[in-house]
Amino acid sequence: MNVLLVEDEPRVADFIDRGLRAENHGVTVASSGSEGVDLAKTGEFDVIVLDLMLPDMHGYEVCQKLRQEGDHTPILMLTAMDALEDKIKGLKVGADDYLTKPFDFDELLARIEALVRRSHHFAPQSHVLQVGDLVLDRELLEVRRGDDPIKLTAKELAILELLMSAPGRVFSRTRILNQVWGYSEDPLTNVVDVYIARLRRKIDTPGREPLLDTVRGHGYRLKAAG
Amino acid sequence: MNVLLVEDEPRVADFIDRGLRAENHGVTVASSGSEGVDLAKTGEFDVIVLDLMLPDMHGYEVCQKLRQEGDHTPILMLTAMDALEDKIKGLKVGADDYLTKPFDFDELLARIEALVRRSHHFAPQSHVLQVGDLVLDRELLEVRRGDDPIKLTAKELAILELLMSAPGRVFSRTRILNQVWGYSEDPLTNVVDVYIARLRRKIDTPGREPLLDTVRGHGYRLKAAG
DNA sequence: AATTGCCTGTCAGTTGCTTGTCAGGGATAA
DNA sequence: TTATCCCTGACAAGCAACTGACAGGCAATT
Repeated sequence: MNVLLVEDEPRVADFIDRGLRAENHGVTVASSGSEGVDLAKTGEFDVIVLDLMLPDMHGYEVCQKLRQEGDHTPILMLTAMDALEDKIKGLKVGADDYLTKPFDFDELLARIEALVRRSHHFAPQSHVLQVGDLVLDRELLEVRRGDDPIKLTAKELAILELLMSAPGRVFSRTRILNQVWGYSEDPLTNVVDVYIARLRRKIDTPGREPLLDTVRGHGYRLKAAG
Repeated sequence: MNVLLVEDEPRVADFIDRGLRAENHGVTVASSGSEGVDLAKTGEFDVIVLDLMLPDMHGYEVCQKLRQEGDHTPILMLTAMDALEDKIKGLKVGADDYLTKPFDFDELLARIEALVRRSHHFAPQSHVLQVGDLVLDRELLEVRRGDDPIKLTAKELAILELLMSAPGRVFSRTRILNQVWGYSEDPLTNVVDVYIARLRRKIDTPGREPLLDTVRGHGYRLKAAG
């Protein structure tokens, strides 16, 4: 995931930057409002984390400007104050969520991911996912590779659904544990590895082109088309 | 079932989203009225859950717009106030039901399902259902597999009718209890299992291709054609 | 009233699958 | 080489589903 962080305080920026990178997210930092607006225009971000107190302009303005220009990238506001009016005003000018400093990094992460997940829902979501000749029908709870039906257990299906939701993207073990098992911290287990192996045995049967890819040191992904 | 959720408050949206997905419903979220109208036009939703307080326009307008355009998808309104006038006005502009915040998720689910069930009754419905060589005549209350007539009890028939109403779709025990027994919550019984077994004994007699399928962890379904 | 037959729902024993842990061996990067 | 990181076969515990047996209830019949 690609995050634009608009924050002028180096300490805070650095803290968030590191944390997000550790989760395999791409981060770009802008240290002023105008820089933030310019970068946002490139349209390559999945989410914008926006501090309200900026040197050149107020966060509200950044927010407003982007929305006026038709940019619907989800925005998470960071406010140092916890005055209700700020939050309300922020939401009015087009922010999607807010977080009050000081905040817990895990909460920031959770909100960011929730925002992105939600924004992806905007695209009316087909109940059929497809990667190469691998097809997952969420409604019928059915998986096929080419014409061959594949029987998966509940956990296997959940993992595959997660991977297929963003083909080509790398999912860390932590992330998978998070989404499929609901664990918020790493319980020092290798279940994910085990389940990936089981999925491989069912999906990447010998003779087929392997789809389930290991990215050493980072996690797993499904090969994107091509 | 496919639900369009028009709700701008992220927390509420997320709450409902998760809950419905847990019930295997497809959910698409719109966070503004205009977005909701656009998505509704795709016509792929069974029901619309509509918050009244939206950033760009009032829920009434959304409702009115859709009805004027001839869209009859059932609409469930969510209102933060419990003023009677709001409800009345909502129903006047074409909503089918309302629910006052804060609400119980189970109640929301029940209403949604009730709405959909009702709207499906309007769709002209054949009195003969067929899956493979299995035929159910609702008028004559007769069931045949190929040329062999099958005698079913009332409950067996009700379950079979439910399953045949959407071949290939998975019905959870809870859903079956709901539709056939009218239970609104799980009374910790295994009647459904028992009746499925009885149905199997009558329908999937040895030598025939089994039609009644168990999806472990989810429920039961009739094999779709093919 | 009593009898009979069927429908219905509960229960408990069994079976088979799913799940998560672990340890040993392979693969890969430095 | 060495240190990680990853893969995978084996296994035990726990569950979910299946099914035969049974008891109560209802309705038709005697």
